[in-house]
Formats: sequence, C-alpha cells, structure tokens
Amino acid sequence: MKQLPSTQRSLPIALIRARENVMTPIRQMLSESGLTEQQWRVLRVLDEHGALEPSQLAKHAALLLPSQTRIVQSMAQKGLVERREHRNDRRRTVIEITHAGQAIINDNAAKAAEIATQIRDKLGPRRFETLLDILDDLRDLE
Amino acid sequence: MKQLPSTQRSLPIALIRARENVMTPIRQMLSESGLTEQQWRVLRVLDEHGALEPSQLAKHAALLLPSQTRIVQSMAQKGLVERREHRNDRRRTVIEITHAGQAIINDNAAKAAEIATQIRDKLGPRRFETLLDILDDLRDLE
DNA sequence: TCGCAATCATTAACATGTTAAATATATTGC
DNA sequence: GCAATATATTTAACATGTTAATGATTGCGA
Repeated sequence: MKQLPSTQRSLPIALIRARENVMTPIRQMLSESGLTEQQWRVLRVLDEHGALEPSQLAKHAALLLPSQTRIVQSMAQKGLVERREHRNDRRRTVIEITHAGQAIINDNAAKAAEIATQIRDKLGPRRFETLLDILDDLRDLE
Repeated sequence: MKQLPSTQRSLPIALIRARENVMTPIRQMLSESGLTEQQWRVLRVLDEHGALEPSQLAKHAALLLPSQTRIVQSMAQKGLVERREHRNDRRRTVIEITHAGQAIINDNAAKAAEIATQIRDKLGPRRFETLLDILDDLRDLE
C-alpha cells in the first residue's frame, strides 16, 4: 500500500505556508488603505485589463464568483469600482475601476513593487522565475 | 518609479491558483468522508506526530489558532479527535486522534498517496522536489 | 502571598472560501 | 413564437481566514 507523504513534504501545506509568508508584508501595506488582499487583486486586475465582466475578472484575480460578488459589492459601496450594464446582453455586467480606486493603485504601486522585488532578490531571480514556471505548470495538470 | 509586476506573473496569485489545482482532487476524495481539507490536515498531523498541544498542531497543520479552535471543536463532536488536560499545567491541553479518526486516515491513505504521486509524476519528480525546496525557502525569508 | 506580567488559548466580528440552489436572461429547437 | 435548455450571476448556508479583544492559568517579584 502506498505511503502518505510526510506532512513536512506535503505540497498543499507548503503552498499555504509560502502564500502566508509572501502575503504578510503586502497585507501590512494594504491595511493602511483599509484594503484586503482580495480587494487589492481586484483593483490590480481592473487597472491592468480595463473594464471586465465578472467571470473574466474572477479568472484573472483568482477568485470564485460568489466571493467576488460580495467583494465587488462592498468595493462599489466604497466607490472603488463601478458596475455598468452590457448593451445587448442583460445577463452581463461590466466592472470598472473608479478614479478613487485608481488613486489607491497609484499610492501603493511603488511599495508593492518594492516588496515584490525584495522577495525576488532574496530568493534569487533565477529561483524566482523557476518557481513561477513550475507553479504555472501545476495549472494545466488535468 | 518601480513597476508593478503583471498579475500574470504575480507570485501570490500563482500560489493561490496552484493550491486550487492541487486541492481539487483531494477535496473530491474527502467529500465522500464528509471532511474538509483542513480537518484532513489535522488528522494527518495527529497521525504522524501523536498527541499535540494546540499551538504545535497549528504549526504543523498550517492553521491559525482561532480557526483551529473551531475545527477541533467540531471534530471532537464528530468523535474524530479527543482533548485531554495536562496534569500540572491547566493552561495546556493535548489533542489526540481517536480510533474513528484513525479509521478515516486508513480508508483514505492509499488514494491520497496516489493523488500525490500523480501530481509528482505529471510535474516530473525533479521539478516537484525543486518546487518543494523553493517553497521551503520562502518560509525563512524574513 | 499578593498582585502583576507573561503565555496560551478561546471568543468575537467581519471577510473570504466553497458548494449547492436560485435567479435572470439568451438561445435553441420545434 | 413558445417551451425547453443553456449560460451568467447572484444568494444562501456553512466552514475557514484574519485581526483584535477577552479569558484563564502560571510564574515571578515585591
């Protein structure tokens, strides 16, 4: 009978821990703006891609739709994003970033970039790229 | 001014996606036993290390204590784990796996090991080990 | 030994993750 | 052009993540 791998070498646990460590400084930065990491991801994606339909936004931001619905609702209340209706297809909605949302991006971009660079440097640029590549491979497993 | 990395190459997002993909087959397996992935981690760690105090368990299972408190409470109600008090130090509690919990481990060990092996093979054993090593490095960044 | 600081764990409150059910609109087949 | 189906999103319900506040117990120092 096959043996379970030690939890010390368990990939799911390693992924959780890694994310935890990577996010800690980012969360500290965001708390000053009153944002969660998920709200930050939404702003980042909308800034990068422009207005998006919910399902596209969810893919880019790595959110499940039910979570995203709540997140976008609360962000709309704070005036960080806006929702517009699709002309022809009323099922569809388009979400876009507001000026206020854009301002938060601008305020935090430099520091966020610096945090990313620090991680990259501490890990070593090569290992960093390798890591991203392998994580990418995990996406098309099935 | 530093540039934000594209969300396509964002480490946090890549980590989330990777975990999502890795966990999908495991969650399918566990749903038949009515377990969440976190409850499974608790059983795995207790099976591997024997009875543990809450803070030690949390470290091994990559859970925050408040989450773990709730998880262990519900698992105790289902009879999967038990709590014993420390003789001398009443602050301390020890959590251990029950026979019923052990049975769930036994029932799922083979399949879980197979899932882990599949991921390892699809990724290639070398890349798999490299991934775990780099993720480990991320833990001691600070 | 009394009280105070330190440690560990739980509770509280709110945000998100997850799956299933419900809703709303479009499209297709007849 | 209407019913059945398909698609896109939201709601609902419950579990977990996250931070701050609270509680409980020990150990230490005056």
